[in-house]
Amino acid sequence: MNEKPSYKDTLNLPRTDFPMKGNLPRLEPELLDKWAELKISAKLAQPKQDQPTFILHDGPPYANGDIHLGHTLNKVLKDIIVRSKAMAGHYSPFVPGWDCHGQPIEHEVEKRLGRERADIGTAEIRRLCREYALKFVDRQRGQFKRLGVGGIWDEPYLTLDPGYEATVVRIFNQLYQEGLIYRGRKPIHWCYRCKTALAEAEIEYEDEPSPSIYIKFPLLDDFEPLAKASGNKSLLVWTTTPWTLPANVAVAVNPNADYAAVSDGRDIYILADALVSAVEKIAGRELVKIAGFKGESLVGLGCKHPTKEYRSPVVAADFVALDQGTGCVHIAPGHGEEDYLIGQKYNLPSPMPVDENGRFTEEAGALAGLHIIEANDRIIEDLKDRGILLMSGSIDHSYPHCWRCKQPVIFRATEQWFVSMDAGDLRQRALRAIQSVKWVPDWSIRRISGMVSERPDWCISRQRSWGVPIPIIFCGDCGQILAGVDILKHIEALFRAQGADVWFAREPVELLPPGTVCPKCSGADFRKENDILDVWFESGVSHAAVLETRSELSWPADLYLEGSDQHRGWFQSSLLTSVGTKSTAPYREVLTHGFLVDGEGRKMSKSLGNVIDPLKVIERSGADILRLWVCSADYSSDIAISDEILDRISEAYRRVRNTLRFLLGSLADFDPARDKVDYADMEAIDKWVLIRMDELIAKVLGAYEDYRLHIVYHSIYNFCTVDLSSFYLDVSKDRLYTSATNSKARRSAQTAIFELAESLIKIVSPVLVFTADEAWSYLPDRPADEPSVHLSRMPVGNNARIDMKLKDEWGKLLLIRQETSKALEAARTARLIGSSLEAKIRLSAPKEYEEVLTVYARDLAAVFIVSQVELVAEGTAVSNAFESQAIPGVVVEVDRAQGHKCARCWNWRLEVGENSDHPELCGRCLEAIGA
RNA sequence: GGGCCUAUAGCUCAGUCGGCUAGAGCGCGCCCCUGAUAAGGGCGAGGUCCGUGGUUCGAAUCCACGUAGGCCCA
Repeated sequence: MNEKPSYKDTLNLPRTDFPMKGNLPRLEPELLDKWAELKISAKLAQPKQDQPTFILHDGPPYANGDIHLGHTLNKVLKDIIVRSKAMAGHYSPFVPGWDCHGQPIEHEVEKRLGRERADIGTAEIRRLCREYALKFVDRQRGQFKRLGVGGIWDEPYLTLDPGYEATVVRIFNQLYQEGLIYRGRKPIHWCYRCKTALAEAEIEYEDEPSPSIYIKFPLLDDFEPLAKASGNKSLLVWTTTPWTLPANVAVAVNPNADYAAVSDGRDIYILADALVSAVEKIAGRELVKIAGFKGESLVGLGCKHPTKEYRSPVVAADFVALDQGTGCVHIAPGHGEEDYLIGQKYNLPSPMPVDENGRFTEEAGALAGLHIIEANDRIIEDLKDRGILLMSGSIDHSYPHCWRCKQPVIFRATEQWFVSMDAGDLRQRALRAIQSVKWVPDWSIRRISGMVSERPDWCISRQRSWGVPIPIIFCGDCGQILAGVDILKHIEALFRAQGADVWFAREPVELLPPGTVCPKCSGADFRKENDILDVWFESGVSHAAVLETRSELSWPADLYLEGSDQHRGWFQSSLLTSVGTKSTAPYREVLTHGFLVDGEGRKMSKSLGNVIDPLKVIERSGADILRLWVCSADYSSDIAISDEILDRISEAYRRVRNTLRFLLGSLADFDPARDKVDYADMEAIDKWVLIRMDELIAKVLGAYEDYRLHIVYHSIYNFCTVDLSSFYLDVSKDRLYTSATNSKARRSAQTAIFELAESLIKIVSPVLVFTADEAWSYLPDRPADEPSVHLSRMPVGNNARIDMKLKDEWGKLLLIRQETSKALEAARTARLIGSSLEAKIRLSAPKEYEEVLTVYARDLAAVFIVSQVELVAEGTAVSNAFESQAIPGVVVEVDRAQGHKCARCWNWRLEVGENSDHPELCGRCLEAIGA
């Protein structure tokens, strides 16, 4: 047994109840309860006088499923920014929202109903959809709150709220009166069995045999490269849907591809050069190339329609592929998405000779009444008879099928509603509005501008039930549209009072102001539009439905913040509805973040099996770990996450936590009111660390301001590791532990540490919301009005104390310290010393360093954490010394320290042994224990 | 196939106007300490700056073409 008297009890070792291990999964829910009790969100939602506002308008996630990492990334970024603004003095209320309508929910509800669907009316379907949406709103709300995201969660905005639905009608009305909304035709997926339109998600792709036919489209014009050639000249067109030929209006070629004219000895065919040999094989005859040219040169020529007296022009289309077929594509704008776009571009007619049952109409002439699938053979026979069929066969390819009846679906143009991009000059106005917005990162403006300048008219109608109806009433007699200002205002008021359900519950006449008659034919028999609005239209009016109506908020928003996919989605739909009604953008600034990828840079998908579930991470490690991860990455491009990355983040978290723990532990007996030392009286190294802290504060606050959050992370983390843990705190331990409790030297260190702790906790609190507030509660001397760090303000850097001379001196001391560390390490390897306190250093340095070393001669041993330092003149011969590579002229000789080890402070001192009562103590320790 | 974007150490990031031997922290290896202890400290090894070509006295940086990956569209 060791009976030696212990001096350990006379030391001031760190003491704190702030645990080393976070145990976040248990702690975080407790803090959430505490915040609820303190009503933190309510307090933050209470504006103070003259506070500048900062409105980050939340893009509504879809109310379906549990939150995933994408939600986590987005909402945590928003939360960090909102919190940093609040702590910088802004009034920054955050009103979260949800997108509640739409096909995915309706589809899900219908799937669950199965066969019962047919027996249930629209009202009931809508009731079930609402129930479903609200359930997931609630679920996701709980998950977002668990992530530590602050906001007015008790009163979120929902696109299914009557007030919101009324605003949708209001904006529709405004756009309608401006002449921006029109009715037109557009092909959509259509199931002729179920007689219904289908959304992309309702389509299943399966292999299906189709005819594969090659048809001659005879040239009607002279074509210069073939001027001398004799024989019938045609474009060779390939198609797998003969039944669409009656609707043909053009032939498309790829303008950039090479085309060839080939002869089979009698006729001349024009097709893509790259496909000649493939066609040769299929046709089983030799094709001799007689001319070559770019696809571009064909554009503008006319071809004869296969069956009608119609001149089908050759048009250019980049989408024409050269991997199969002929490179000449027959265009029927009523039967294909791409065909439709080409039709728009070239202003082509759009015949639609197929009815909702999949049968040809009178428009198809002799084919009228025939089903399109049955008609295929007839058409092929007819082409053969006309001598324009080169060959026909069959091909298996992936073809869309209806999810409900499993039968093939077709593209069929139907009446739809559109927002015109050009009628009211909307496109140009939007492009101008884009210019006045700040887009972050800067390439974002190129993306949105490119998309707005290229996009087709916005199709805003959907053939569904779960959404806001298109508020249009038709005259049942003459078909006149009744959409006057008063009528739409009346409908808006009805929606505001009763919700959009009223549309489905009432007869058309009951939706109109009393006494309304058709302005054209005075009829009083009405019919209502069955379509609903695109959900993008709904969420796109949130600036009007939320920013303009909520008392906490204001229009326009200071910031929209979403993933880069929203350049096509919400950024754009919001812009168009805002510019259409107000001629300006609904946001001052738009920030986009990248998408999640795994450690290899691949997207997260169930099939790749690389999906990480944020809820599991929270359960295992805590929300603060996820939040730190969000903060650590540069979100302007894709953001990687993997187990390794999360491990690194957890380690970084532990480092920050432990640094805070040491700071708090060092303040166990510190009462700032009583013990604080004036800055002017502080030890030089304490002044220095506060200067570093001021610099860190400036850097971090600037990074928050510029939304450069990864800079926040790296700066704070490096400060904890480099400045504090490995240097300042390591050096300060001696003073904190061994100096007399109330000595100036010790109180000086504590004064610095108190400020370090307070500032660090504050600047990290927008990120580590839980950990920071936990640490906050351990700080001594908290003012009563700041029971939570989240109600406090950011620290202000003190420029007055930035002393360049002191900074420069300590910069030099640190450089020298690196060299003494190397020398000590060499001595350690040579088994001369173990702990650095066992060493004495003899040091020489060039003039520019020697001056500083002389000024701080008294502090050098502490700074280098050795027992003795002797400065010697440069050039003094020392034996067996370390010569610095980094700073030529710096020479360090390491020896065993002189004297004996003090049992209390562990420094080696000559005087140890001189005091008979305490033969194991040094002079400083004798004084410290009052002996 | 088109538009926009990304690529620097095993990981996360710096790298200004083109200019020293491309940096930091983590991780890794070795060592020390045992008074921050499921902690703390030191030293060290890690780079085809995605590739190829070009401009230039000089390129991680500028240009072109590729490759890989991401978002959106087709």
